[in-house]
Amino acid sequence: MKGSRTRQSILERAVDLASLEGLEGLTIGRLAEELGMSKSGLFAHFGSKEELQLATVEMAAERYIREIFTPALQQPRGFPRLMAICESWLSYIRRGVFPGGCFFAAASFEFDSRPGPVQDRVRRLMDDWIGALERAIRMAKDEGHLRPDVDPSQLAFELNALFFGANFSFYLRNDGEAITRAQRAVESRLSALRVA
Amino acid sequence: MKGSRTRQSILERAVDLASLEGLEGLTIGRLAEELGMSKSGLFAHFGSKEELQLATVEMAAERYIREIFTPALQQPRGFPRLMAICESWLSYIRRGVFPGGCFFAAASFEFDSRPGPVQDRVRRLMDDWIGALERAIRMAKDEGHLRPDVDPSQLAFELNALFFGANFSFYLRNDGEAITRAQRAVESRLSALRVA
DNA sequence: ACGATTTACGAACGTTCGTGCTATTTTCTC
DNA sequence: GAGAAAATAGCACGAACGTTCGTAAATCGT
Repeated sequence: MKGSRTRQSILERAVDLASLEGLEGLTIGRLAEELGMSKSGLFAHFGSKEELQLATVEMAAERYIREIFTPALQQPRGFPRLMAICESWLSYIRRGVFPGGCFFAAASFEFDSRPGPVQDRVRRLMDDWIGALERAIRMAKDEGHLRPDVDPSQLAFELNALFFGANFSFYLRNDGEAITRAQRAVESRLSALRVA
Repeated sequence: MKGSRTRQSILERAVDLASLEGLEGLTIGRLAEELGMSKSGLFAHFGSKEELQLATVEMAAERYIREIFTPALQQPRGFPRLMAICESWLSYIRRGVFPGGCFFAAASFEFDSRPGPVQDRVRRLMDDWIGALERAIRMAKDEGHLRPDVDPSQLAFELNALFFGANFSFYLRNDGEAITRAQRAVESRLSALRVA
């Protein structure tokens, strides 16, 4: 089917546009224009703006996983994999995987007070992400790489906060050192909890 | 003048609305309706939507300073004041000073890819905020409360990241423990750098 | 209390939004 | 290559957007 190919390329562009303008600022007319197709032709692929937003979130999640998790899973479980996730995350910001900064950081703040299916989906994905981070931490504990008194939820919270903080300083404040700073913080935090 | 009183109450409401819907989602018609006044009457106070946004940001900054800095300045400079700022920040989230979560966290992520006067103003205010945090840290160093090898920019980055992380977990993920977690992280980080 | 000035309103503008329809073109199937 | 099915375009809609303008009403200084 050609339709699904078109759909893919629409969503590819939609993800980039939404990372710049927000999921609510993502507009069907603007998107159609950028792709050189008609509003109604594009619209027919989704049936509603909300469906377009949901599909865009899904596509962004794929990219997120591909860029951050897939490479990190090459590393052996435990400390190396946990560290690889952190490095993937920061390099994902540095590389500008989404042109407007982390799609999910932006979506989280945009939709934290907008109940509905999109919020539900974003929340669910963020829960999954934090959950994955916790799991990686727990594995590192199980392997004996991290001290047994490490609280996975607590550490996952702190690491995620550093990532979002790096995104903020890098994109809004144009602070080129932000990523270095985050890296330093992650390393010192993790090495303090590490078992020699 | 009555106009300035009206203007104030418009902006008071605008801040709340913008914290829920975003500065771009803040709409003149909606705002006018909520205040029981006409679109054109409201519009006349600002002359353009951008001016309304800028005035809203200014009003939010006043509230931010009033809720976070003013109380903390009661504390003696050094470690106590630094700690008070951190506690103010977290209580400011818990108390729901802005109904949709921290206005500036939201505005930062919304405008990090939207060049223009609003972005400039938000960036400037965030620079001021981080700067004030750095200054409080530097004071604590000068007072001999923090170890002399503490890097103020680095620590300010980390503290701010924890605040934003708390906002994220609290508002999007409905994680009631988020603030406790952030508090724990702040305390353990600061006490590690403290001079006994 | 009156005249000057500020403040607010109502109606309308041109655009853009999301969303339906109906055709027409393109693609797939046999 | 003909016929079925899918994909796209064209057009129109009602609503909401930011903005303008002329006018009425409220408020002000004296």
